Amino acid sequence: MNEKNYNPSLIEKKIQNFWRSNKTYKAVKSADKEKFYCLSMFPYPSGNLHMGHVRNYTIGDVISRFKRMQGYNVLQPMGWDAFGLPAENAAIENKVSPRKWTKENIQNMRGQFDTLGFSYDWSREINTSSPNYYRWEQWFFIQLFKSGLVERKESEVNWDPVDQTVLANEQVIDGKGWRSGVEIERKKINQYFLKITKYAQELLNGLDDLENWPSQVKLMQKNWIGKSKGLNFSFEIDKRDEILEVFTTRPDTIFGTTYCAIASDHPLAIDLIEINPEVKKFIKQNKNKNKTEAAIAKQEKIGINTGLKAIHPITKELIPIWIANFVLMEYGSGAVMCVPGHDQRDYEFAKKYEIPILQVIKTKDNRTIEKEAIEEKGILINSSSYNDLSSDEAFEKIAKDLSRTCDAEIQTNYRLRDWGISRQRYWGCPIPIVHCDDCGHIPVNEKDLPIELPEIDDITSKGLSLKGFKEWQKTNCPNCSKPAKRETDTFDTFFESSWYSARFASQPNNCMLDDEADYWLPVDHYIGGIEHAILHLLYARFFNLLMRDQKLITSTEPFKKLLTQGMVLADAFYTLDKNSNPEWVHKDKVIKNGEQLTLNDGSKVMTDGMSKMSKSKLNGIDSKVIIDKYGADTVRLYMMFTSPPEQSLEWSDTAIEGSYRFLKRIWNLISNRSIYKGTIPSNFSDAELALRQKSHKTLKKVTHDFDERNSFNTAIAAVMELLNAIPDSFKENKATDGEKLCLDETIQFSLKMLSPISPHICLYLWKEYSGTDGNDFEFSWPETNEKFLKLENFQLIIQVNGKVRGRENVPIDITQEEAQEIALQNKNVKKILSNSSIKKVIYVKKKLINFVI
RNA sequence: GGGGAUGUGGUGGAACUGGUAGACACGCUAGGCUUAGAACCUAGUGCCGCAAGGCGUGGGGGUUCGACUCCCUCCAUCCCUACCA
Repeated sequence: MNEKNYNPSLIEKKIQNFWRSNKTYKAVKSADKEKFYCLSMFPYPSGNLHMGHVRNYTIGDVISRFKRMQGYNVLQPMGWDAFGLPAENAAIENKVSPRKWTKENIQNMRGQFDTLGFSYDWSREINTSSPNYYRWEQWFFIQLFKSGLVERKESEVNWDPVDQTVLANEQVIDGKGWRSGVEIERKKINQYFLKITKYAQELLNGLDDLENWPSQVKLMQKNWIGKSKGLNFSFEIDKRDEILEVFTTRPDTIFGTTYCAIASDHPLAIDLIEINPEVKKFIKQNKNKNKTEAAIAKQEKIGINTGLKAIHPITKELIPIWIANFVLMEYGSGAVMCVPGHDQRDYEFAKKYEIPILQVIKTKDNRTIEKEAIEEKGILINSSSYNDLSSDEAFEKIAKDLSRTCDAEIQTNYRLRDWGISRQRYWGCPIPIVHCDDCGHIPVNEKDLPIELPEIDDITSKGLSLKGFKEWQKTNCPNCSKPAKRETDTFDTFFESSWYSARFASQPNNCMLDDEADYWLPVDHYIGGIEHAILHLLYARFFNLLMRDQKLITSTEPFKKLLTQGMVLADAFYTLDKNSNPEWVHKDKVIKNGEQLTLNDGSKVMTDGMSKMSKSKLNGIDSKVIIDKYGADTVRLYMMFTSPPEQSLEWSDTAIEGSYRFLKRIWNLISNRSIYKGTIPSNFSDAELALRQKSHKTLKKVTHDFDERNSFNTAIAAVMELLNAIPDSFKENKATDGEKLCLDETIQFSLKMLSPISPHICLYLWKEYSGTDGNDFEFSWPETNEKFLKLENFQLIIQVNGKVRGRENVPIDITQEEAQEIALQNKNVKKILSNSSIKKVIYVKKKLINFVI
């Protein structure tokens, strides 16, 4: 069965069949092995695995395989985040049902997974769009509902008046619907919210225990939760009964308040619509503006003076109340006190509308507020009796004083808002609520679960929603049995991905999770894109706490160790359609005429630059073509070799040949040899010893790189270096026993070390080379022998004023005096030092000596 | 705008704790093999310079005997910004 030339497609198929028939990767609870649960974020089944997927899943597979070799009982499952918007878009474009489209994509992608040789336990496969999965999500929602963790309230959505549908933020381009091209409207509708803010403090505290999470991810989550201490108080309004409630983190600057700003949908603003035509115009103009945080931050800050005056709680001065487009009703109380002297956004607004700017804080460097606001804390000035207090002292004193006069209260605030989980979509998990005229909003009876999605019958060019399924909506109230209507919203798809990691660890028939979950959980190593650093990872952590509090699991955090891989970026191109909306085009359709990019019909193509591979931007590089050409082992090797996992990677396939060449070299070295069965010599020559040292040193480094650093590129480089270091004579037939033994050790180590990365070729060669069935190969890792790691000499670097002027090979245990003597003998060093006196000598053991002159 | 990251030869990257910058590859150049090509093998390859030597890790400044690494500042690129997943 020995093939002469390296033929990846042939050997990969053979090895994959071997795995399949042996059920090598089925995960079973075990008492005598330590468990290791390795999970890569499951994909949205968009149709094809692109190189971003390949990178993500290869990292997870390398870690799984390495841990399995180290003797752990490894669980590595895979599944499909199958609900979501792209299926609906495909449905509208191609008149195909989302279910069918998703199913076909899954089949296609599962095939691609198999070609890549990932060691998944497919018996645990999850498809989130299957009722078997989402019925437990519905069940869990009902438990949360009964625990008071669900709230129903009004909230705004993007409404497309032409397509009569709610649009996602990414479907709104420059304030217009992506298909209709008309201005979208902001519409308030009732939606469900999960009270994640109740867990804000615990989610924040939990970050401290996540030792093996990247610190930047923890920092991002911390900033997102955004705990702050501030003062909540109210302004009285001149000539009106109402009060204006505000929250500020800087009560020390209260004497600098020269205006207040409210949201355009603040009750006070709405009151003025009838009275003040200017206000009415302003509110109307701003009503349908994009309300994403980024859009608000970028738009020009504009406002209008309402004519109303707030009464400053201390000075009793009258200060104007403005309506401003940067204040949102959905955050806090929808009103803020503005201190232009000490807040840059307020400063710019004040300059624009010629509102007075006061300085009430003095800094050490005595800056003025002539050019910009002073945002840091300092000493109070122009603040009557509070002058000369520090910001912190003034905070306490002002809070205390205001608590007597205007209900001020020191408050801890979180930036984190409750999680809106309602989506006005078809392709999602139905929210199990029934609306009854008499009883209100009642959760479905548990025995009636799952509430299945109806089959789609008519696909129109508009958005899809359960609102169209009139028959499906008809039901009876779970409470009073009278005719009632089903909720037509579905869950945010983050709902599904918030608990799939627990479901993988458990395979019950009639409940959400069983005892096996606590055996595998928490996930020991979680791998996924950095783009999920906040939302998905925060929601999953939140869900873990909810499941703990519902006594379904015992752990507090779902993911012990996290690796956030950088994105695989590729050029994205687009043209403009008749509505001047961007329409993405695939790179293969773009023709380059010098600097000009066009399609073959001559229409102009623009570039969006490097951006993450995605279905919507059509810039995903399909993995299939490359696997067909080089085989899975080469593709896996290349993806791991070309850059460290955390870094983003601009796709280019020009260097993949090198990885292919390397595997061919290994093939040529090993495929015509067999394991060394001779005697073990008692002495080794210097060259033999050098190779043994290199082998053991490499093994140590690679083990460390895999285990501690997840630095696969350097591990591969080390193995390449090791193989380059084999003297040619060792490979010849006439080689001595010692040489053959050393070569054998190098080969065995190398196959083991590369096996997690390129598993097919390594296992195949091992079976041939060892003459065994290979069953044990993937379950053991070689050990380093410290004897071969000891060094006898090292290269002493000789510096003069920090510049390298010479090198000498010296014994490892040399003293500083001896080192200095040798260094001073060095010709070049001698020459440089000849006319100067040495002021200082710095000696770093086993490294260098530096003469300062 | 805010939050988070990244920036090193022609290219991907290495340098793990402040101590030899450019490991390992790609590409390129020359040579070998070959009828020719592919594949493969050998040697060279940061920049300037004939050389001695100098310069060099996005730009500018600083700390240090010594800085890719620490500090300040500016620039560029990428991700997230609550309904893409």
